[in-house]
Amino acid sequence: MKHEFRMAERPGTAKTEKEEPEVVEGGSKQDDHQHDTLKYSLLGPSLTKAGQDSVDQSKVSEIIYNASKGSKFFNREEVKDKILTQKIEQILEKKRRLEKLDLTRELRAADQLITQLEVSRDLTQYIVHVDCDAFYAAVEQLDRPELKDVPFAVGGGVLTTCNYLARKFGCRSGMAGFVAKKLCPNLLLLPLNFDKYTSKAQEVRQVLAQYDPRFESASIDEAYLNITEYCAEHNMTPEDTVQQMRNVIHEKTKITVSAGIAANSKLAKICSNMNKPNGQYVLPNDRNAIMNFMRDLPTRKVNGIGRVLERELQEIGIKTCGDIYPQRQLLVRARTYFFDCGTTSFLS
DNA sequence: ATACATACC
DNA sequence: TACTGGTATGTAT
Repeated sequence: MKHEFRMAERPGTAKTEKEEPEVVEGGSKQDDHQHDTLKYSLLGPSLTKAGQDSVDQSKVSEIIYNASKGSKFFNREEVKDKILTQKIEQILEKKRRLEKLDLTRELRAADQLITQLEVSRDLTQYIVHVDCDAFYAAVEQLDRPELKDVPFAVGGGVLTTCNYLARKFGCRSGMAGFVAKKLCPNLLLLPLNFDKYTSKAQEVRQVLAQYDPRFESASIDEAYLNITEYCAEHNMTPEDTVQQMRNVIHEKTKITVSAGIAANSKLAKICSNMNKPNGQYVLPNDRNAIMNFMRDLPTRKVNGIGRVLERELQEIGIKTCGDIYPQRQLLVRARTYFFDCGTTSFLS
């Protein structure tokens, strides 16, 4: 299970209170909360990526915190975290204010929006999101097979990616090289060879084109395909089609890829992460199945929801996508600050 | 119109 | 010692 690390579950409150018994205005608890949110933030943007399931994230965050304390980067993160904490206080205040009002109109508006979405729901297409596994690392390993058993990463000051052995130590893309070395002292750091990755990506794309000539590359190692036609023409299920495609990619390029299959690209993107590495996941084109899937899905898994939005949502009681529904009357007109539509415009 | 923040790889 | 660099998007002023 991912997301095992929870800020509130971290011990340490008592300790800080002992060290700072003189703190006024009840600050020490809040300071601890700040440390916790900061440490969580320091885990980085790729926290929910594959390969971290068995890693104790609170230990990792402790090491990252101590390794980077005092650095320019750290100080910037600390400031950002404080600003976000203030922003959240405003959000909570607005929420409390709005909850005292009659929000029948907003509830109806939200339900109307949902109805519109239901009407436009299209379950006729099979969309695939393909994602190469630890792409740069995999390409490097083709040239140096002996790397199979050593934890290594690709990148200079910052890891662009690392193999799954390194991930077991808590290493991740986006992490500073020296921090990664603290987590995994034997980590081997390789320089980037962009040309190699580009030409290998071309090989993968040649296979993809066989299944959907109009596929779209989302990055060097990611693509979206619509395999509806292919499945119909070959009388194959989406699952078999993608399994076959992944086999062919492996045969021709020696690269393993993961895939998600669903009714639209946003869902497919979420699904490609479910069985990483070298796996695939089918979300049936069935309303019930999709609803059940989304209900318990942590918001952070949705593309576009990162560290900041995840925390803002969590603080107003939304951890999973299913948590949104009971608060839809509050969220319906939300823009950045979820409740940042003045009371006046609400009542007019 | 411009600057800044967030997010993605 | 030391925390990418490029693009896209949305928000704030």
